[in-house]
Amino acid sequence: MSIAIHSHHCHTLLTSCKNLRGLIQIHASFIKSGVDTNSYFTGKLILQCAISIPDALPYARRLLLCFPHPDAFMFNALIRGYSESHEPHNSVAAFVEMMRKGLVFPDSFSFAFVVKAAASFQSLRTGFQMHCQALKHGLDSHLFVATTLISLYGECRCVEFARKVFNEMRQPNLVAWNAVVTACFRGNDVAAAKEIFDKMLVRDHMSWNVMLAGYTKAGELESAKRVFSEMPLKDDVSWSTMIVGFAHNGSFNEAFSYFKELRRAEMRPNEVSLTGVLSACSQSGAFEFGKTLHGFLEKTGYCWIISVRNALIDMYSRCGNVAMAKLVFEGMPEKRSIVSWTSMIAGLAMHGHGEEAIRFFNEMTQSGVRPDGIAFISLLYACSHGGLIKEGEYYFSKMKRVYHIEPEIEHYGCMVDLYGRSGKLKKAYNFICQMPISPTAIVWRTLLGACSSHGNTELAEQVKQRLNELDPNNSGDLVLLSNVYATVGKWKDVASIRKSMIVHKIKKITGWSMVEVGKAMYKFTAGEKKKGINVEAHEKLKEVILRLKDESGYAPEVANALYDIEEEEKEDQVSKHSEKLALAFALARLSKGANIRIVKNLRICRDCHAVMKLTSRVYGVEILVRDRNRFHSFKDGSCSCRDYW
DNA sequence: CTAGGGTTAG
Repeated sequence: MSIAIHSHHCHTLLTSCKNLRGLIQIHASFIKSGVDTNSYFTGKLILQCAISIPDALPYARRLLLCFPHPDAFMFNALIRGYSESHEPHNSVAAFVEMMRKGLVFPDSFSFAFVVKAAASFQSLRTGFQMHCQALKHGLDSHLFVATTLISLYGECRCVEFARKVFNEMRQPNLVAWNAVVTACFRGNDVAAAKEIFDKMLVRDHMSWNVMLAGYTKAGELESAKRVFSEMPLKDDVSWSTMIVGFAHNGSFNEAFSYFKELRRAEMRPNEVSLTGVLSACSQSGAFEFGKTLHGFLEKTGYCWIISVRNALIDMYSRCGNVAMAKLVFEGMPEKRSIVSWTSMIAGLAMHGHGEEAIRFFNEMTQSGVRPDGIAFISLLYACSHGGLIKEGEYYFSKMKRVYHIEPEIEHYGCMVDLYGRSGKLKKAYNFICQMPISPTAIVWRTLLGACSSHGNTELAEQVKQRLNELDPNNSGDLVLLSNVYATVGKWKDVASIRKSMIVHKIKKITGWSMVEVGKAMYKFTAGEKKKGINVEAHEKLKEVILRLKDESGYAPEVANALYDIEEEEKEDQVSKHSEKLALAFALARLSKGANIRIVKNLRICRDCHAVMKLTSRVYGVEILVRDRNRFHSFKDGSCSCRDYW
């Protein structure tokens, strides 16, 4: 009787407790009333500590160790807690400790949790060991254990083992079927996934959604579309999977149409589809559609969801309107997460507002939000794009010293960019040589880019040698090296690169640019066949170039042309760059005085940059170009990047 | 008294 009363009391006490302090008080009351020796109550206490209270895992562990004969429930609570924490390897340690005691045997729960931990850090070795132990205890075919083993093998890209475990199950349920299909997709075995799916006799929503997610992740969008049209019932997950899937694959217009269709069907979009469609706007620079969405989000109240608001901040800054991004950010006074701050810092960085980005960073730390690795990447990126070398060095050292965040390769990459961009090429080179982790191709490529903008052929050749060891046939690197030679007029070297690219069948990445006219996005590709909007763009471009030559003495800069060809031909090649076509098209179609927004997949070239500057003055328009790295805002003949990019 | 499969912003 007294236990029953206590049990109810204990339950309400524990579920209402949200922090460690409260939990310690409950523990104290347990000791006072003498139930601290009761394994049921202590088990509950450990579970609460391990999974519901942040940073209370060490306390949970001590509770268990202090208990005379901890039972399986207690160990399971600890194993589960660690498996969901940022230190899942401790889950395995707790499991081993349980086995070592020899008095408690692991049960199906223990295996399910520990296998999940192994899956989270993708350790096939640990997975195998746990699988063997499960086999020893006769639990390897247990419904839940086997299902987690299937996901583990999926995470580790071991489709064969996943299928083996599945085939040995006596009565796999729907969840197990879905898990094995997912495992096939994870291991890139799309054919096997389809084969198993076709064999399924019973399929609910989830199975179809598994197929949608699998196909979109594999980039098989046509198959995803087919499944989507065939599935008997589409829930909100189905819709969001399509929107997110298409957005990730660069099919922004299709992502938009799925969203529009969802709204036409009068369904309620969820958080995921909203962030997905906003991400499609961000990536493609669809500012007008983004604004329309913002209106809808305000009207419906969706913009009070933090993730949606963060995506909105990102949308505005990537669409070139950092002022709107700030407004959205400032409208969420209390609940700003690390993501909100980082989006804002990254947005300011992209626009070259280095000092302001630093101010935001400091404000963030003062408000009690702890920066993480990604926040530092944005901050360092802001320093390098703003030419703030001293500041960059200061925060880079602070990262380790104050916040105990070990710099990763991306951080080192930012520092190389910081030195290289400002012309301190030797310093950048020495920095790479002294890095405690080995540099990746991306790091060397950053330096190669800096050599290219500062015309240092000698170092560029040295760097290319390093790149040859890591990623020999990268087209971008060859183009960069060729640009260095072209800058100093070494046309023979340019020609030899051209030859080797032909011999090795290495193709340049085709540059494309998108421009928004009305509410539609138009895409232009360099060297495309002249038809449709392309004809219009080319004709307008001829006129624009003539006017620029006439009124502002524009002379094409051909250094970035790849080949050793006649001057006239080089000029012709540069004049076909996609951003120029997009610009001309916008000048032809947009009403006078409207801002022009262009998004490009590669870095903008020198000549295009010059043309944009002159056009902004001669035509009296504002032009915004987002290239691979940052924003360029052209106004009255100059650019916000101060020619520093 | 505790589980397993699909979509989530920097």
